[in-house]
Amino acid sequence: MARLAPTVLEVLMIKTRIAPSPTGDPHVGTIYQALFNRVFAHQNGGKFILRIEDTDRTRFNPESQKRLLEMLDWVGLPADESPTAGGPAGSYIQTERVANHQKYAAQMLSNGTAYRAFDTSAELEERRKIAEAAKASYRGYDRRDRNLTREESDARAASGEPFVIRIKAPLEGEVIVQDRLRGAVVFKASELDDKVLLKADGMPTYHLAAMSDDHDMGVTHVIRAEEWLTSSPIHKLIIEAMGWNEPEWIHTPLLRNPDKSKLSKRKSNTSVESYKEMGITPEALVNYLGMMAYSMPDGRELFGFDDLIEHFTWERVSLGGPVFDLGKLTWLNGRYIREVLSLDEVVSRAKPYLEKAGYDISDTVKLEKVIDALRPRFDVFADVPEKAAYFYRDIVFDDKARNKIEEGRGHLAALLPLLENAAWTWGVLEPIIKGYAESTGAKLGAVMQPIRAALTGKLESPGMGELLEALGKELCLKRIKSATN
RNA sequence: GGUCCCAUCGUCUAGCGGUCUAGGACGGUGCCCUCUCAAGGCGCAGACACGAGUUCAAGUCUCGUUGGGAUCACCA
Repeated sequence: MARLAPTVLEVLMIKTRIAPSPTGDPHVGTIYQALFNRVFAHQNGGKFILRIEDTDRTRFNPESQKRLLEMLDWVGLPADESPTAGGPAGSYIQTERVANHQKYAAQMLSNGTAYRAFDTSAELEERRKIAEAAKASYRGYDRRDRNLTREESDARAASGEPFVIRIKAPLEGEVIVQDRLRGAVVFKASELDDKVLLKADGMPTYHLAAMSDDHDMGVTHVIRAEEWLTSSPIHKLIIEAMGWNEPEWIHTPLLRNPDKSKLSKRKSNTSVESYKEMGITPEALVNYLGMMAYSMPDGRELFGFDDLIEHFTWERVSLGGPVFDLGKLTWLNGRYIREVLSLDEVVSRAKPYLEKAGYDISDTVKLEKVIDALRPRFDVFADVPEKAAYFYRDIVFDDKARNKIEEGRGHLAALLPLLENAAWTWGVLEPIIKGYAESTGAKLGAVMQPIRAALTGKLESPGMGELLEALGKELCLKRIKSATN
């Protein structure tokens, strides 16, 4: 286990952390927090650490940690210290630190800032219900064991009676938490209750575990979601009870569902993996998250982690909880595809989706032409196979295309011999097609659209030049010919 | 319900007392470009929640109201 007292250097060094619990699918909210924490630590020459909070054994999911770490790597926000990266602060898995938590709980017990409570969960549940039935708002634990004598408490514990350890929160006065974003947040002591620090199974609760681990690991700035704000006074009390240095508190606004409630799996897509699967690029995801509650000083919307390192300040964080809008994320992703990523990058990121669809993309020259033609026409990579279908699969004609071929069959038949001897570049094909239209007095569209329909089975596609060249002479002639029958 | 947080277009936001008849972006809508569809360009519609103060002057400061959110577990 790590030394308990941080060195001078560590105290001076800014350390931030995220402390996710490995319970389910990697959540965008975790990535959002990682972004704040990593940006702030790194722009100050500090460290960003990740600690797995797995003290809830009932919800523990063994795959979860690995997947979370993978997603942080994927978005380019890996922790400097973590279970896999290691680091000087001891284990980065909370359950491996319970000896410390228990030791601290014992210290609080002996210095009088905590006490044993022998109520069972069932008893507490019942009292809670009674309070609700009486229409009295539940005021938290009734503190009935707070004044047990030391002797009685020790005796009952020694006799094997199960107990939890609770903090002795002050009965009067107030606890003031200085939040970097909101200033002084005042909590009346009378509103606080004696939260459990150590559960009956010997495991710490979040309150104790997070605060003591933060202390032991030298965390200087607790940057976490706003949902923690109301429990921050308890955290401050724990820190005071142990005589530790108080970190700076920064409670960031919560990502929201469209109905403004806290972003949830039920109402929104919170799975980072699913965004990856649908073909959102990690750069766009980070960029999008970066514009949630934050804006660049010059108003630009396209920016990355390095830009944040350069410009991020808490002063520019707005406090209203931003609604996570898939539409805007998708649009932003589209901008990365057509403005930020090189064609090579777009091609290589599109490949897996095409392969998965079973397309033969061994012709890399063709692939590049296809992707280039499609580039302004898709926002997420998962859409590529469908958009590229007629380049790699037999045509599926829709009704409108069928009709258009019917209308233009004469043109197609007349054009075919002109095309058969042509060199297959738009430079030579364009004059042929346009010349044909001109000489017959046909509107260009009346000629083009039947060709398009014959080539793609649709009435919408990339430009004729891109289409002809990407498809290649052989395929084009074959399709036009078959359309004339 | 108690406590705490928050409050500019539907959404993301700019705005840190006068430059705001409130700017940008997504989405919507119209036009242009054009072989279609996109992309792109140019327009349009669309917001300071309300009420008191403070001030010569308030979207910007204060208070209240209203509204939204979070939290009240031996979960994190």
